[in-house]
Amino acid sequence: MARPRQALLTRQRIVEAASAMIDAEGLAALSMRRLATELGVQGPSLYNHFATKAEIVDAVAESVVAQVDVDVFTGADWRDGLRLWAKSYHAVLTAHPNIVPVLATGPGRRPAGLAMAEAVYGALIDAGWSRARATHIGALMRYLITGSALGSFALGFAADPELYARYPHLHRAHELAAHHDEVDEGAFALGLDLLITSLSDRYDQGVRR
Amino acid sequence: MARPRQALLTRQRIVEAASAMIDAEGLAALSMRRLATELGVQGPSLYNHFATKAEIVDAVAESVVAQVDVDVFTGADWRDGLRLWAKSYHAVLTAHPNIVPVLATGPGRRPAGLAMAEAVYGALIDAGWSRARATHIGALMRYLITGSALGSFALGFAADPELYARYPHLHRAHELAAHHDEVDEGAFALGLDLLITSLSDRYDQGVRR
DNA sequence: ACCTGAACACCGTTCAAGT
DNA sequence: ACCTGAACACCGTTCAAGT
Repeated sequence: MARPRQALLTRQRIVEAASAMIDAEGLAALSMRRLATELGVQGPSLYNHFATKAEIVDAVAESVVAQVDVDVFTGADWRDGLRLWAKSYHAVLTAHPNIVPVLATGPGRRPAGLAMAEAVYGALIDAGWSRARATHIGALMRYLITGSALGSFALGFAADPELYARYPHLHRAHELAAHHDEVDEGAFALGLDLLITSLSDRYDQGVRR
Repeated sequence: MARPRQALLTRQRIVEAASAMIDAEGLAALSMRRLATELGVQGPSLYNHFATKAEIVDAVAESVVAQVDVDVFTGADWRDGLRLWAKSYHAVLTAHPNIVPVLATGPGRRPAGLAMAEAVYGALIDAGWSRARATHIGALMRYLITGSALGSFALGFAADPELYARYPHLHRAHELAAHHDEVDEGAFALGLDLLITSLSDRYDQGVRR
C-alpha cells in the first residue's frame, strides 16, 4: 500500500479504538499490533501518529477525564460543587474502570487533569480554605474517588462459600458479589457524605486551615 | 546442571527476590527471566515452584498484607482499632507502593487479606454496626488507604513551572514535589480523622445502620 | 523432583523502502 | 507525509531431555 492519498489513521481514531479496547478487555490486552489490526493497518503505522504506546494510553486517560463535569463549581457553594464534581468524576470512572490505574497517579501533563485540579483547588481557595488545607482536601477527594474506582470492594471477595469457612464473620461474604452495586455505591456515597459534612462542620466553626 | 541434590530455589526465596525487584523497579520491570537470573537459575526453573507469574505476584501481595497489624482490634474500642489498623495498613503500603494495584482489587483468595477483612468486619459488627454499614465502612477504609497509596498526590504534579502558566490557581503547583511528604501524609491523616470522627458522631447518636 | 536449552507465540520499537 | 515488511531485543510459557 505505502502512503495512501487520504491518511488511513488519525490520532482521534486511534484513541477511540484504544479506549474501546481498554474498556472491553483491560489495559493488559491493549497491544500495538492488536490495535493496528482493529484499525485495518500494520503495527508500525501507529508510530506515525504517536511516539510510544504510553502516549496513546495517556491520550485515552485524557479523553476520559475530559468527560468529568467541572462547571459545577461556578456560582455554587463549595460544598455543593465538591459533591457534584465528585459524583460526576465517580460516574465517569465507574464507566471506564480499566484506565483508573493510569490517571490515579495524578494529572501529569494532561490538560483535562490540570483543568480539573484548577477548578477544584480554585473553588476551595475562593471559599476561604487555606492553601495547605485546600491541597489536602483535593488529595483526599482523589483518594476516595480513585480508590473506589480501582476495583469493586464487593467483587474482591470470591463467590465461593468454602473460602470463608474458617472466618466466622465472613461466612456470608460469598453473597457480596450478588449485591456488589449496592455495596460499592453505598460505600462511596457514605464516604462522600461523611467527608463533606465533617468538612462543612469545621468550616462553619471557622476552622479553615 | 540438571537437578541438583539440594534444590536451588524455594518459594520463599522466589517471593523475596520478586518483592525486592517490584519495590526497586516496579511491577512492569518484573520478568520471569530477570527474576531467574537474579536467583542464579534459568527462566523456566521458576515453573517448578509456581504455576504462573501471576501466582508469584499474588504471593508478593500476600507477604505485604501479612505485615499489617490486625491485633490492634482485640480489646480496643472500635474507633481506636480502626484508626490504628488504618495507620498500620497505610504505613505498609507506603513502604511497598508498587504492589498496591494488585491488592487494591480485594483479598481474592489470599489468607492475609481474608484475615484482615475478618478482623475489620468483626470489630465493626461486635461494636454494634449493622452488617450493611459494617461492609460500607470496610469498603470505605480500603478506598482511602489504597487510593492514597496508589500514587503520591503531590508528585502527580510535574515540577515544571511553565506547565501551570495558564492555570491561575495552580501557579505554585510545581512546588508540591518539594513538600510531597507533608502533603500526602497530611491529606491521609485529615481523611482518616474526618471519617472516624464523623462515624463516631453517628454512632454516639445511635445511628448504626 | 528440579533444572536446562530449545522452541512457540507473542511484545514495543526501529528503520529502510515504497509512494 | 504516511504506510509497509523485516528485524531487534525482549516477553510468558511449554516440553522433552537430563540427573
